Amino acid sequence: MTNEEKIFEAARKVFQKKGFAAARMQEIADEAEINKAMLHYFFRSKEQLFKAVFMNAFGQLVPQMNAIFNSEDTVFVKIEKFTANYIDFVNKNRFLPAFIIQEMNNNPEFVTEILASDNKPKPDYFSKQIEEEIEKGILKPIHPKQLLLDIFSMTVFPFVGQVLVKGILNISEEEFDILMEERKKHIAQQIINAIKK
Amino acid sequence: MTNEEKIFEAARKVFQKKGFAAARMQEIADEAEINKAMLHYFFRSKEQLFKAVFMNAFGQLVPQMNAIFNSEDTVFVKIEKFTANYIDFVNKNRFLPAFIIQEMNNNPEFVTEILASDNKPKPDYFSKQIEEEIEKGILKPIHPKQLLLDIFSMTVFPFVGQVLVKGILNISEEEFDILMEERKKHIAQQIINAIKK
DNA sequence: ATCTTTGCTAACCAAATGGTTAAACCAAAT
DNA sequence: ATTTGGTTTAACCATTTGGTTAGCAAAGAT
Repeated sequence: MTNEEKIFEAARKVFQKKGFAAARMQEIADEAEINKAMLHYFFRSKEQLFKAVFMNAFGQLVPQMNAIFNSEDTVFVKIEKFTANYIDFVNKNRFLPAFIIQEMNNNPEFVTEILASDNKPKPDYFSKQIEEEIEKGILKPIHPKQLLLDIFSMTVFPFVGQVLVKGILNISEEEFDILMEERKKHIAQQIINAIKK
Repeated sequence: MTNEEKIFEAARKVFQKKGFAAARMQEIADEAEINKAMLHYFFRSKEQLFKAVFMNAFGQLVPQMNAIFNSEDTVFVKIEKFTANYIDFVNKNRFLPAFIIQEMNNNPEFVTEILASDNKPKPDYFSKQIEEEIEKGILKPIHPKQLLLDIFSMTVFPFVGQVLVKGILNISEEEFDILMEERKKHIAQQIINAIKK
């Protein structure tokens, strides 16, 4: 691993744990075991280093989403695939969703920037497909945007609000893991139950 | 409004918008139009001022939740009341949920502290009630914790991930408002559809 | 062999930031 | 009128923080 990569990895770790404002360049340098001046040598500024990390994180999520949204599966199968897939992915990147949402709220201009790129979520085809299946009588009438929100909410939120959820439900790390494992099937089941005619 | 209250209000505004780390004492002072030294006079330190704000914010949510969880309504009615109520409340405090979750992730010790107080969420009765209604054949079998997660997720997430959601669904502030208004009934409908026998 | 580029380090710097202090102010109690 | 207590301000301080610089080292390029 090159020093630049080491720095990037360290930055990812620190930024995802602490957020932009609370992260310290020195801490990233220590984590990478590399002189602090090198961070600036490779990435110029804290902002640019952060942006590199953030865009990379976001970039990992999007293609995955689009692959499912734009496949040739039925709505039901897509929901099943998406929820299972996404929970698996996030389980391996626990800090990711909270990080993305936190920094997106603090830097709304990032949204504009991402949506300007070609690597953006494209849920249009999925929306259209939902409307088609409603007309065919496969699904109950439902606003596609609400359905999309339902799917996102149920999969993403438990991880974003992890600390809070563990506290309220009074469960340990291990119980949380089990709950999330169950959840892979549960979400699809619930949603499909709710919308199938 | 006393100066102490002015400071508190200003702190709430700034902390909820920027988070603890990015918030500046001077900015809070300016917002309150009060000398910066006064913040320390009344609240000693940034941490303590923040804590006052955070605990107050959290304290507003909890009683509302418990009132519904521990009422004598049926599960269905509780779900309807909770979702409608919560969305109304959050609409008036847009930054609250993201703020709470963000700072809770960054200060997990807050959770311990809150759960130690008497002002904590108590979902146990609601859980028991769910199990009873399952036995009575009113509800399909479902893990109460999953159902709780579903309810929370669907109501809270759209606000937490507001910026992201608007971006992905490609909607304006106004469309978002409409969507959330619809959502008050939509969520209960979806969940009840999914679990009623 | 020498020059040039790239990677790397230690020391340093200016600005920002949370926090303090000493003195002034002011209303109520004596 | 004087004292007393809390309130308010401007100036100040120590530390932290992102960022720079000048010089060194090594590896190609000429």
